[in-house]
Amino acid sequence: MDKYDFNGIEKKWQKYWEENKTFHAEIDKSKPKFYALVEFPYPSGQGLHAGHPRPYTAMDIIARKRRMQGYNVLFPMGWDAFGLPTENFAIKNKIHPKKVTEDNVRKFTEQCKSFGWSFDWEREIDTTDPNYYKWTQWLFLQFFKRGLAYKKEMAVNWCMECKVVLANEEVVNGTCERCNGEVVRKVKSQWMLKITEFAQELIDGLEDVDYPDRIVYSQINWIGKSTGAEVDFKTNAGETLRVYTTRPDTLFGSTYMVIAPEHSYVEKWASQLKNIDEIREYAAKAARKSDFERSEIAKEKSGVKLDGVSAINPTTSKEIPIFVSDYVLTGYGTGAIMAVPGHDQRDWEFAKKFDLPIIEVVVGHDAHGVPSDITKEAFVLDTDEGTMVNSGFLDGLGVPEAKAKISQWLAENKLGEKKTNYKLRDWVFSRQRYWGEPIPVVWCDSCNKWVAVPESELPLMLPEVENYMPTDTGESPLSTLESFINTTCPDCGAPAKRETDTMPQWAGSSWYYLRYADPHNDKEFVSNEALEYWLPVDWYNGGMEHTTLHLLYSRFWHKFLFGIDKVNTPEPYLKRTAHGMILGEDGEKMSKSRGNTVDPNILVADTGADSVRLYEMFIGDFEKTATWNTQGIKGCKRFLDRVWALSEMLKDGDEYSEKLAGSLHRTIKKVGEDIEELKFNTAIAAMMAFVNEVYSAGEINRAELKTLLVLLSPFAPHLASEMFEAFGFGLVHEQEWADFDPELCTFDEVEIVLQVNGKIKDRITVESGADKNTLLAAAKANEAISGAISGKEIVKEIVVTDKLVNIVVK
RNA sequence: GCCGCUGUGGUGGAAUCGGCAGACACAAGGGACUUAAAAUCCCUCGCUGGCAACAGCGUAACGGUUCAAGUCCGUUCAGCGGCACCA
Repeated sequence: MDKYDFNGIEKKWQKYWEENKTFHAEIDKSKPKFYALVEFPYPSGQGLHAGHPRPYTAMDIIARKRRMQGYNVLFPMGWDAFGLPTENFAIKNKIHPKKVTEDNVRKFTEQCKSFGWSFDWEREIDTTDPNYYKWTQWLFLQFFKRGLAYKKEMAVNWCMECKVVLANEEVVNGTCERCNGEVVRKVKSQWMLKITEFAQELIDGLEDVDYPDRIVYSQINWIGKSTGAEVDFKTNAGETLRVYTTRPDTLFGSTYMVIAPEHSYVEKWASQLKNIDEIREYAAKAARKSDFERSEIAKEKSGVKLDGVSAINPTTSKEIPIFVSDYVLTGYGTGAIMAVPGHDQRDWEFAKKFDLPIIEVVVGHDAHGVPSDITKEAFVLDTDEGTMVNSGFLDGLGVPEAKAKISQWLAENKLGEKKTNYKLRDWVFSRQRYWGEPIPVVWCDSCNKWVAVPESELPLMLPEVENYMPTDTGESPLSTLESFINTTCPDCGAPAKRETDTMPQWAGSSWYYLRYADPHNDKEFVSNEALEYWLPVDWYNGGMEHTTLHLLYSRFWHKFLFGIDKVNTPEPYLKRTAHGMILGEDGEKMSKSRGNTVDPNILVADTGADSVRLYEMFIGDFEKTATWNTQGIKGCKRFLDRVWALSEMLKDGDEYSEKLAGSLHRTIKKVGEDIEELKFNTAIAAMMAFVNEVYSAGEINRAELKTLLVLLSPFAPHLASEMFEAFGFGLVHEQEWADFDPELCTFDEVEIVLQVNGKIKDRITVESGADKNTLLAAAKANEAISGAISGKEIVKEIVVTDKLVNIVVK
């Protein structure tokens, strides 16, 4: 059999597409638009790895199909090029990060083009390009001007290895997400973005978009909304101590209180505390620990009782002790809790250890019907079913009623109020590194405040420096560059100093989908016209690892921009899907150190881009993790060779032949539907099955081949384009997507399973759509059936049209 | 610990609403072609027994619902991902 010259064909068509700008999109109001987006890559020195082609090919298939369905498709690509690896590589090899980025981008571009993805290269963007980061800076200033970017002294996560501040989201098990280096706590002044202001909107918006449940859950969990109340407890030190609780109904059961070791009252009360030294020592110990260590040793509760200050439970008027303990966090709620050991497992453990009273105030049973027993463990409600006891005026009420009544009582007595809390923290937005967008603000001593760099002076260029090594003091490399730092105040003209921190890598990727709509605009970050036509993104596919952070951050920016009328939709992405990771052949995550990485470009050189594209889609369920197997590509290559060789059995014909029409219509239906559901693997299987059928038939006509090539073209565009042209059908990307007739998808004859008592006895072939009586009669006429039921009593007869007959006998 | 997901041949994986388990591939075995090999084409391919027709078993384990369960329900086990003292 003739094999096709994939090398020549692929180069030919890539050149054609590039020269003709085939996939370049312009606003065209006569056509419906479709904006397909993939996560733009970080151009690392290693080039593309086996994981990249999976999502890109998937969206390419969808984009190509949409074009054939008459949509004006925007399918852009760019580079998320700021970031630590480039900077570290630059330091190690003494090459400027700009040069490193340029080299890497060149390599990535070339590799992307060799896969034949139908990106609009006219819209390529690069987050490190001043023409791009000008607008990232401009966007930061919009936050700043509205008080949503602010500077704050805070304990931050400091990576000892990278010498950089990390967002909470970037700390994994107490180590740096990127380098696995140790992370410690350090107090620094940091730029923050007020994402918390949008917490509720970020939850509500999820109802208007089409995201898979697992992504919705992860967003909601990350935001972590809870409702409850804040309650004031009087203390004998004078101050009232305010706590946050989700269970105000259990107030009668609160037998002690706990404040975080960092709580400001510790020092406020210092003179009244007889054991202040012991408390300070405990607090110092807690502060030294990273969050990770703190939770590591937290299996055993620890704490110190305040000797000299106590509180009064407002419901029982009983005096209760106050403790410091690191199981109470300073950053959540008020940094103080009322402990209800009967109904909170952490409080219960603490009470056991310090021998504190445990009072039962709710009785009920758990989801399995086991009655509550607070001598064994705290009774925490997993349903709303519980009855109040030992709770004065709440006795006998159900929990929801008790919550309402106590809230009212607290309000009437001015002891507290309802309160909603979120786990979400504001976003730490500064990094003490070189390779990022400079934050465009200056500190003016005479104004005594941070002043925005005027928008007319943007971009604030990242200066060329000799040495971009991070400093051990935790200051940015820019901090040593006098010519950069020293400036004048835009407000008053007095000498002022520039901010030397840069933005995190998330900044550029938080709005890139907007820039793609209008990438060369030097007046605005995006024009209204482009926004109105292209936005929102219709379908955004990316990795599961970006479904909390990147997705949340970019939704936050978008909601902010919507609020100030800079974008026209409340959500940026209508539909989001996530692909599974590709593991190495050993079933482990691909990594250089394991030596199990796969270079897709070598495979492209060996078997052609179309084969690799096909294999990446055939490997398994797109949304699940898949294990790489280089052997598997062979099957896909073989299939394409078989398609190529169909020319040897080609016959004339303008209409589908009787022999193949049915299965071709079914294949059209299956491939079309499967693409929409991301079931690329079964779509390919369907095309393989059709080709196998053609081989059995020994012939295919021109009309049939043409349709097959249309179906195959999004998957293997080079081969399909070449054959399409060779047989005089024209340009496949200008073809309309194939239609099917639902009536022709059905079979004339179907095989019916004959069962007795659910056991298969025989199979018969009957006309499709035969009615139940006919089927039953045919079944009873069957020898195997009549033999099995003779002399027995028929209890039940089940007939499923086109499927089976089951006769139940006794 | 909590939340989410997954468990099917030697392997990757298929299987709308519960209705023939194993589509489509890889690997393996056999045959044709060839001086030979590769490639290609054709056949076999869940397990057990049988020359065979065929019979029995089989979707992590156990139990349940049903005429019928990979699919629904319960319990358990294993693996993966996320969160992890959030009051």
